[in-house]
Amino acid sequence: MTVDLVIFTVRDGELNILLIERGNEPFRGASALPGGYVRPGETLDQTALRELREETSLDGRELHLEQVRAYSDPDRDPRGRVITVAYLALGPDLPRPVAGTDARQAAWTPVAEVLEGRMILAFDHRTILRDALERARTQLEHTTVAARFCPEPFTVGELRRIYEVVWGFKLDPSNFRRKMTRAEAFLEPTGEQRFPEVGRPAALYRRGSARFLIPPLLRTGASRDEVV
Amino acid sequence: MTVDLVIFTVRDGELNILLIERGNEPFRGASALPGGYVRPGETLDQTALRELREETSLDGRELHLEQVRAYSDPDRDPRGRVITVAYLALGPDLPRPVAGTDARQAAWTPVAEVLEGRMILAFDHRTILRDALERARTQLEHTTVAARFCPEPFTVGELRRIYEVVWGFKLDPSNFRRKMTRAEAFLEPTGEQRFPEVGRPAALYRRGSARFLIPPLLRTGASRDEVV
DNA sequence: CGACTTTGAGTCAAGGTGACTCTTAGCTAG
DNA sequence: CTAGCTAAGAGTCACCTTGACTCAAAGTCG
Repeated sequence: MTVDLVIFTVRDGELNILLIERGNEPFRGASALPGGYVRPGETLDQTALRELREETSLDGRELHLEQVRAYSDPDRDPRGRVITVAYLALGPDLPRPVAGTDARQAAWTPVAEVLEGRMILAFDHRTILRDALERARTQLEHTTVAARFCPEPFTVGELRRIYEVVWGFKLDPSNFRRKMTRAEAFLEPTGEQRFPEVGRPAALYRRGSARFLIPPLLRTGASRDEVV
Repeated sequence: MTVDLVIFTVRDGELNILLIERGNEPFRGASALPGGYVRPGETLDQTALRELREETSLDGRELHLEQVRAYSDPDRDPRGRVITVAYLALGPDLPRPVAGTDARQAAWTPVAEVLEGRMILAFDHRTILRDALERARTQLEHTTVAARFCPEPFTVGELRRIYEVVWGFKLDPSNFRRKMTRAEAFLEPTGEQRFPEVGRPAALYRRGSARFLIPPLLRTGASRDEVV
């Protein structure tokens, strides 16, 4: 029984995932999701938090952690019967990943590189990644987790870029602003401004208390092909 | 490692769940979700299908089966460490449940009775039931699974009653019809009619090919307190 | 100063929704 | 036969959200 982590962050305008290089067989040398065995007396949430801390030196308070689902194909691990529960983690541009204890190299990797097939993942981790990404995209529609990607304080434009990167298509800046600022308790204005290198200064916001985005911001599919 | 099933159906205008009476300690005599251990070489889905067949003599082709999540509190089972994965099953008014092999009595129970506290469930099954119900309610918003509750062919009114019973409040019949009949590939007219004991005859439909309801039918919260 | 970029306000038409009325088509009681 | 009941199903209307769009504001850079 293991827990695998799909840790997303946005770096350089791209969606990135934390992958480790496997030091042992099977799939030695291939990339894989960070994860590990559930210890006796540990809940799965605790396992996920512990693995997260070991891989990124972050405690879970700063980011969103959520169970995705269990994967149980008897042949998914050639060593034997291993059922794994996948967790989705979202966070702001995270500090450099820490090398794991068992000589594993951890690195941020653009999700596009993985899904376009230019990189092979161990086990069924490619399927897990796909499911977790879909979950993240749906979460952005109905909840306020997108703000968990943004280091506080943040601008509406930064928040919009999160949506664009995770969803994979561009959004109208004006309509997005209208939607977000009208949503109850999503954005809490600080009153401050940020002066970027280029463009008009932007108002700064903090995360509000709302956990759900009502009404939701649905991907209509109309502009879904406009890839960023 | 076990799988527990939350099997919902609609009987007599109420949402019902299949519960078994435990024949062994712990919680002997109390009600519990049907479920059982995962066998070697079995996926969780296969375990869920097998348990379903054992409890209801139904194969999974006729109903919707879906993983909810894993429950892993080390103290959730006094006998020791048991992690369980909950599955949600939705189906039309099912045949009488079959008594389990190990002298367990299976019975349909109104969900309201359980959630109002008039009945105690073993282990953390009350929590699992709550989570599964919330999942079912959300599924009704975005997918076409509600039709899985209805024996074919069915009327729009029957489909609406499913929504009302699962959501717990009344819907406007006219608006509901408009919404459902406009949704692409949700309802497939058979051309036939049903002549009820009272009221105007209703057109009959079959389940269409669509799996998602676009746009979704969201619980707005406006009329959410109108309990049926 | 003018070109450029991004923020942020505002406009407008199209479509969806909730509340509502009204007709249709069966039944049953008188 | 008719009045009254129930539920199906069509239609109306006001309101709101949304997508597409224009335009002004406020900074930087050449």
